[in-house]
Amino acid sequence: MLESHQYLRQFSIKPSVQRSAVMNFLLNNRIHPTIDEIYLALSPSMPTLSKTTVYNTLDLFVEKGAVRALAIDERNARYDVDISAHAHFMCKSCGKVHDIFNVNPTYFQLPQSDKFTIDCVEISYSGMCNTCKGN
Amino acid sequence: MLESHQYLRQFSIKPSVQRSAVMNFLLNNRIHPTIDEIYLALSPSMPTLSKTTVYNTLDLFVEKGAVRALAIDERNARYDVDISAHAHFMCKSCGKVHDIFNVNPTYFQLPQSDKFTIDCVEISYSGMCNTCKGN
DNA sequence: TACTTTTATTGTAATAACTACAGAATTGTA
DNA sequence: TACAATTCTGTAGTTATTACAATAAAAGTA
Repeated sequence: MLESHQYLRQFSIKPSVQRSAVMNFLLNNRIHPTIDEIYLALSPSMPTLSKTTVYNTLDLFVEKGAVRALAIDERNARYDVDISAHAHFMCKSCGKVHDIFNVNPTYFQLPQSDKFTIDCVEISYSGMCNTCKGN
Repeated sequence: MLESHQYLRQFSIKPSVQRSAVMNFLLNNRIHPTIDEIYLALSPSMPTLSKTTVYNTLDLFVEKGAVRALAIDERNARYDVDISAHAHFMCKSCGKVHDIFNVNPTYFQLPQSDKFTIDCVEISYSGMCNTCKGN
């Protein structure tokens, strides 16, 4: 828990019990969880936790740059505490999202444009994972 | 309208009045529209059109490979009739989605993996458009 | 410490995108 | 024409997300 406190402070986020718990979960569960998954995971040990707080907290984390919101899953937002340049893969069958690290780093360079100010890239792959394919 | 008939047949989609109207709209309005935008655009000239039909039609188009569903917009699904390899940009302020064609084609190559069967890429950029920036 | 101000959390109620499904309409075929 | 298959429609859910007011906690000040 102390770790997450310090981590939050690095991004100028005032650590509260709830924020630390959420950050701690993100740091120790690199599964690109949804709001619901975070809430369901923390709820047993924090019975008073509100789902609205989880929403607020993740919005704050994203705003402060501590966490990335992923658009790969059309159903619901997913959050990644790893803000380094890497891609993601989502299995169209089970919906799980995995990191893809063996992507050329140049792919994450932002293209030049005279119409837009581009400040963000997201590279998303999809298909089937071996578990769902049955081998 | 005849154009969209033939276009649909290329993807083995039986053309109906509704399907042709939707495809015609997509072919002539390259704005990556949402379901709602498509429905609102066609509704005046097709008063009996149901939004459910628009949902069903787009699902079918995607399934048959005639159209790509974009995940770039977390709020709602957007559809692109241009299935060639290209990226997208979404303005975080106005939410409009634009094509980005000057991206190295090699970026769209699918990475190898022994854990997943990858068959799809999506490269999404975001930031601010000049209109929203005020120049 | 006591009191005030600010900030964070909670819970409820509303919104909006999407899905399920059954009945109506249309199309295809004999 | 008669029947079967497909497509379309409308309603009634479900689910993710947001808005917002009330409560609680924390921080600031005397």
